[in-house]
Amino acid sequence: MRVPKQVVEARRSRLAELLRERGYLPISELCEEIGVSEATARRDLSSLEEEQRITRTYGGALGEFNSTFTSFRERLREGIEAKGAIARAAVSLIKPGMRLYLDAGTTAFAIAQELHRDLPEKITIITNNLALLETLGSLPSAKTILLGGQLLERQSVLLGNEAVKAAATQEIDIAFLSAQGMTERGLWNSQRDIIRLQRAVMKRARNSCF
Amino acid sequence: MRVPKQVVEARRSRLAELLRERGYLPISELCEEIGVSEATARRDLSSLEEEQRITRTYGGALGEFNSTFTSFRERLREGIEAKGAIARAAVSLIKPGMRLYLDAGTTAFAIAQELHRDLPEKITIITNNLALLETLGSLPSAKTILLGGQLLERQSVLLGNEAVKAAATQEIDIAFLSAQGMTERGLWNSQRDIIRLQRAVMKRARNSCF
DNA sequence: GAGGAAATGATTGACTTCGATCATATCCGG
DNA sequence: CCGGATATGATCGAAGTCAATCATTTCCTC
Repeated sequence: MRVPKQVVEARRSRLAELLRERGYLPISELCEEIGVSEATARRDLSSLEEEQRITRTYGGALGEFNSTFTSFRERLREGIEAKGAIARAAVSLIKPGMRLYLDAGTTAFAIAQELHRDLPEKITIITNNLALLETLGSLPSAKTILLGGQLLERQSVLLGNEAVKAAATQEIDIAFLSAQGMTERGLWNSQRDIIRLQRAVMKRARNSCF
Repeated sequence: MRVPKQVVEARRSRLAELLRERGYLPISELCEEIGVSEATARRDLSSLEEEQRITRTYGGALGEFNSTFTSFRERLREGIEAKGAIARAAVSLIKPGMRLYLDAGTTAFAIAQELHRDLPEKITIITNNLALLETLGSLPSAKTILLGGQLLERQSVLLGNEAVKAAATQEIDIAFLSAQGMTERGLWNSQRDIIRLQRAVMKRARNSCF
């Protein structure tokens, strides 16, 4: 019952897509969906996991829908304590009605989480960081504005001319920027774009914190 | 060893937050993380699931990080066939190097998926639809630009003045707009914003399709 | 077209998860 | 402060998952 290579690849792609769409699926549903035995479904999942296209769990698998954010999350978990302290200090500066800017560093993420914990009071948050949306989107008393821009592959960050232009039209009370964010692997040209955006933000901000 | 009600609630909230942060966790890690027996962890998960704050899986649980998109995904799955046909027709109009705009409807999602399947050739995609990013972000030969704007609560769509302004500066070869998108529950004011944005997009687009 | 390589499904046994039940300890309302 | 309510952990059997192995069928390369 061997089957052409092309068929195998097609089936695995379909599997990956199914998982991207539905987030999570148990193995029983997977093999029913693609019409193979459990053994083959398992083999497909192993293969896809090796290619980093999905994440396996006990009893099923997760689509790569969060893998865009996963590396970010993993970096985030390092040094939570220090970041948490900074975040608490930052949040204490915020007064009701303020408009604040958060950039793409992990510290910004910590601030967002701190906001989520503390009672947020009618504030407006401006950011170019897609990873923050999950957290900020569930804040009822906050208005979230996203800058436009080009999506950086595998980074969930927006940059480029559009971002700079969008920043130039915003009123910002206080901006939280990270001094060395994203340098570990960031290409040089994207690095330059970060600096351009930060300059634009600072021009519009009454206060800037690093 | 009964424990105060407040402690139980705090523990469960912490659990939910852990899951939001990490996406997925197996039960063994969960009960280690919060320091309870497996039985209690299970009970907590059941409770949280009943309150719709998490999703259970065999062997663990998923945070609600994807629930923002879930309702969208579920709507999407209805009528896939019709949408798929439209999407295929739309994709056939696309030529290499084109700049196209996708708006916030489910049809746009179908087009994005079709693009993901077909070989996409050096195109630029402009959108205000966050739900598309998961799909488009993994396209290697496409450049994705996101309009800025205010995040609509629980909609993963960007609207408002910023979006209109950002649209006005874009070059667009072909725009795919949905005629009646988001009317089922959409508030009237947000509806007006959609029309404003669509007008701005059409002004910049050489061709528009509904 | 022939032979090796590869994919599939079935089976096996070890391991894990799950829900139910039970005894116990602790809380909370009266 | 007392008694019922409730949260907890332990245990147990049923069910599910998993990796490994094996025979079989089909592909694909030479």
